[in-house]
Amino acid sequence: MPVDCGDCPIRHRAVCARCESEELEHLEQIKYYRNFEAGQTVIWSGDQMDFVASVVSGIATLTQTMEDGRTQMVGLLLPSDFVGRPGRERAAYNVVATSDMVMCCFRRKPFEQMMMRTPHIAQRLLEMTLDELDAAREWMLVLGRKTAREKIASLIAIIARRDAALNMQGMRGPVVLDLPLTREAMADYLGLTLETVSRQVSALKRDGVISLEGKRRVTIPDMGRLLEEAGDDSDGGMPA
Amino acid sequence: MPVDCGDCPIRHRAVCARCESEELEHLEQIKYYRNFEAGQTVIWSGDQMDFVASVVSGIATLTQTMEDGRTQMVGLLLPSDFVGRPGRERAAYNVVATSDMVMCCFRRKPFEQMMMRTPHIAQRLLEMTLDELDAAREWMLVLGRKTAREKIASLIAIIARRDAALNMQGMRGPVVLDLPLTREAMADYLGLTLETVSRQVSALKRDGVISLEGKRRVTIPDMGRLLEEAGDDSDGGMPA
DNA sequence: CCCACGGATTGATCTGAGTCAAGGATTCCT
DNA sequence: AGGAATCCTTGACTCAGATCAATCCGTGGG
Repeated sequence: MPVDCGDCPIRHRAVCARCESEELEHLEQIKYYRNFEAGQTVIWSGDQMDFVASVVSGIATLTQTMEDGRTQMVGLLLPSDFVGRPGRERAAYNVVATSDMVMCCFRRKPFEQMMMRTPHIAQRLLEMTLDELDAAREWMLVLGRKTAREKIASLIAIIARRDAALNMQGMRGPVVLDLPLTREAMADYLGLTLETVSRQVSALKRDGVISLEGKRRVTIPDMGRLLEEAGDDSDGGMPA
Repeated sequence: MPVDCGDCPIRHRAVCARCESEELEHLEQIKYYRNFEAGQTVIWSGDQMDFVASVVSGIATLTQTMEDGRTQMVGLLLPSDFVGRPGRERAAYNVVATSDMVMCCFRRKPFEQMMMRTPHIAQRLLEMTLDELDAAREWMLVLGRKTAREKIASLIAIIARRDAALNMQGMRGPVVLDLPLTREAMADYLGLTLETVSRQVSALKRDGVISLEGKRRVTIPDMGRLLEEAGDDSDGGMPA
């Protein structure tokens, strides 16, 4: 648990990324940390929510549920991602910690006031929201038009990409990563059943697109191949 | 085609909603109108895009396409909606006019500069983007977890809701509306085929959930019933 | 050590939506 | 009026993914 924003691991990616030292000091005064264990619910859709927060470490999911229990994940919250909406009283989604997690919280009212005064925060939040909107739209293509196999390949590719971004390692050669989600969570992400997820993961393994070590650790021998399977075909690497 | 922002039909809902007269004057100087005919493409994904814009009148769609032709709508642009992203060089989606349409465009660079200086614009854009993100997430539930029948009912409900919002009419009693989309566009919206859309529209009609006058005009005798069919069950109206 | 439990796999079967194909209804053009 | 787009509807058949069900595997507890 960091205490000083200067030492914060998400300092340069979170809502506060653009803040200057003076502004940071102000934020320090209204922030507080909260810890969650894997599996714990942060908040239920519809509940009063008088804070907003950044994920400092760990992973959480944003899900929507129908009365009959069908659930769809609508967001995957990774370190530096923002939770909550300024000006909104009640949570719009269920937020559940998927791993042990630390959040940096701000009481909503003071945060809103501060946002009015410091354009740096609003600017950064706009940028982050636009990125999330792009991600949501990519996801809509996956949900609406891709086959089960393509969906699984897409998910693995997305995780590989953000791992690469985080670790600053390019995607030359084989990539190794850990799935941060259970088969069931993957199913909720992709609009499938867990059985189908399991089958398609097995199929990709059988076909040599990925290999598995345990249930969670995935090795991708050829990223280009994976992207093909995802139907992404952004062609990944240039020749030569 | 309005010329004076003061007379603009979307004055109080678009990005410029919060601007004061002085700021509006500045916007007036960099704005220009463009007209599109139904069916015309505004921009292709990947193309250079050196403007951003507001839809003044008419309707456009935002779509993503895979190489093999599968397409998914990722946004439906109605009057006052914003097109383009500050700081982005190239279009991320195809934008196609579905009806005759008028756009109020701003060259991107001057707009970006102005955004830096006038928080009112950035604030409003943030708010609009957050709304779009919410809409995208609701849509994800529709795409990932609803049946074809529920998808159609959901789409009709969404259109009914925004019509109600626009015309300031509540949703008491029967609601009449025009579908702004062809069956094919509805299919692209919902991740279905046009045949399935046609069948399910017929089924909802057969079952008395809606009635049709021509192909496009829909009457909803009982909104509660429609919401049930959509699986939304936000229960719509209170008793008494 | 044995058992229980949660997550994962795999098989058998069913079904909702896709595919392929044949028309019908409007509207526009000549 | 005739022809031909464009859009829509409907039917017959197929198949990808859901459902139902049995089993496996790793881990933690008594």
